[in-house]
Amino acid sequence: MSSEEILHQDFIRTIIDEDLKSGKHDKIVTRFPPEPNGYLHIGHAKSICLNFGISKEHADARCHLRFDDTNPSKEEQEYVNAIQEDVRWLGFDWGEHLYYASDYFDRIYEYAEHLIQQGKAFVCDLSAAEMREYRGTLTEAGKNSPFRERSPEENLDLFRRMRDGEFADGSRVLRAKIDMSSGNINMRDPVLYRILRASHHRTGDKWCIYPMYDFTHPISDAQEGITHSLCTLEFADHRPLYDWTLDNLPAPCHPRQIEFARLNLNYTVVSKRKLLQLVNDGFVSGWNDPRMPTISGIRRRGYPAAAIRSFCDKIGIAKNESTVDVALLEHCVREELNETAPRVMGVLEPLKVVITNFPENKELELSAQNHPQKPELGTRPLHFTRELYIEKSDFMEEPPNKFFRLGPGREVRFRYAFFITCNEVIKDESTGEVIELRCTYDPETLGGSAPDGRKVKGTIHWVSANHSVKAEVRLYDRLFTEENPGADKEGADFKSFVNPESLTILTDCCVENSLNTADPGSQFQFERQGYFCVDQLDSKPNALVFNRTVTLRDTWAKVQNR
RNA sequence: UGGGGCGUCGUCAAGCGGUAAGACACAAGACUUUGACUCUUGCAUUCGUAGGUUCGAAUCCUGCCGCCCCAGCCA
Repeated sequence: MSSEEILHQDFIRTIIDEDLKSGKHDKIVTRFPPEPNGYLHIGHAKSICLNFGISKEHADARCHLRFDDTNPSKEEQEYVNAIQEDVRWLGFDWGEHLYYASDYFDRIYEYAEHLIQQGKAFVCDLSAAEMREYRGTLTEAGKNSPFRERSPEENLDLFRRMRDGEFADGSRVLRAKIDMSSGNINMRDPVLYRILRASHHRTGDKWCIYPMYDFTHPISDAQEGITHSLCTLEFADHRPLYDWTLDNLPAPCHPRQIEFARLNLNYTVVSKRKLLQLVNDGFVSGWNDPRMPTISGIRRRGYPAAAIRSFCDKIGIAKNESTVDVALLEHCVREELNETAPRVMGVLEPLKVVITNFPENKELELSAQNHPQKPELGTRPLHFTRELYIEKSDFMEEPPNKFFRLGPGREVRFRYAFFITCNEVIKDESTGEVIELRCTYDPETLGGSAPDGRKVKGTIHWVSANHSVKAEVRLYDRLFTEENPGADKEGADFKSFVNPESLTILTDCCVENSLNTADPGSQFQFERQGYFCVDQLDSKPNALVFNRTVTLRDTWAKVQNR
């Protein structure tokens, strides 16, 4: 939590501070402008934290949420709703400032006519293919369109008829008249309006022409009084057009566009197109599959919003192309959950233990702390009985050096209970698998320490056979086996790098009784194992489903792997 | 061969002419009724590279090298 208070300075905030200091602006206005054609992902979170974050750092500032809905053929109301939910969940609030680029369609249209009247835009009849030819290449200048010199009167007439639906889709466009020989292809008479007969989710069938992003965005920003228009690096080439547009229109103000590097994460893909493929091809269960880097997936996985904010703060804002290590994201998640998640015991792969010197019908109530570092979070009762379950991996018949857990003849501590000694190992006769341990407990060690001062190196978790409930636990691992799955190396498709072990479902788990009534979405630390949350969609009392959010750090596993 | 952007530790990232912050990762150790947490320590004589300017350069200048983006009537 204190990590969120440490605000990292970056080049954008420096510019903003200077603009405030010089008096260029006395109030900062930013905006987050998603296109409602997909779900938000961790990359968007970076932009959200930047834009909304800046607005929170200045008393008078605000940040608008604006849907960039200029292409009705790709956009849907479903996404509009999901995006709002995600931004809110991340902890941000746009107040009254919810806008749609489509709110400005009338104004944008007027501005287009203004450009035509100034002789700075023309209607072009070239087909898409012809226009591509005329555009030239990266190294060769383009050629002027044969329609470039139409009179303002003719252009105005044609443009109005475009609006009125007289022409077929794609038959004509409105173009800015800038410079076909520019080294910047965006300045080679870019298209401003296209004819597109598609129903818009907001404006319905009012329009059959729609403005392009490059024309819409600067106008929308200016309309809202945005001071700093922050976007990703690939839009740097569009800045001259952004500026040209506002310079040639009677716009109320001229926001400054500043570009920063988008977020890349190793072992994951962060591209709407690729995420959509994973969903459509059934590699995941949906946009909110807990393995997805979408905000909704992450939320369902159990990542706290505060951890995402902390992560965005830690990665910083710069112009370097960068790929952040997912380990940093996981660190932020553990850091947050360590503070907030109550501790509980759950056995993922149960091995039966019978305490031979403990009476059959006896139940001993013990007390366990909900958070060892936070006594104020209280305690909960635990029941010790003759039959218990421990983790299969906490027993080894032939323990290697430094293995602190249970083995034949060994004594360990059962957390919050007693010292237990393993006396007998029972195996399945046909498979040889260990199926039960016969142990004794030392009643003198109640609470976990021995009056005679003897020490025990290992402490393991356990659950009472008749004070636990069965649960399904979904173990998640990284979705890709390759560090950079999107790299297309040797022509391999990124989908061929999907980790076949990214999901392991365990159906035979036993968790403390108290979890039966836990709220969907609530988060716990299963001691010694990791952080888990109650699945929002699939979990029901007596049919519990937990998602493993992230494991605990495991130095023992590291030692073993050496 | 056009235009734009970028090169500081394994990964992010400060630094803005005065002698390389911090975080993650990694390593070693302490503590521990979670092999968790926490704590301590270590981890760039060097900033893509070659020159130049300067008492002094990651910071200024020049050349070179490398990487990313742009030829949608997508955003």
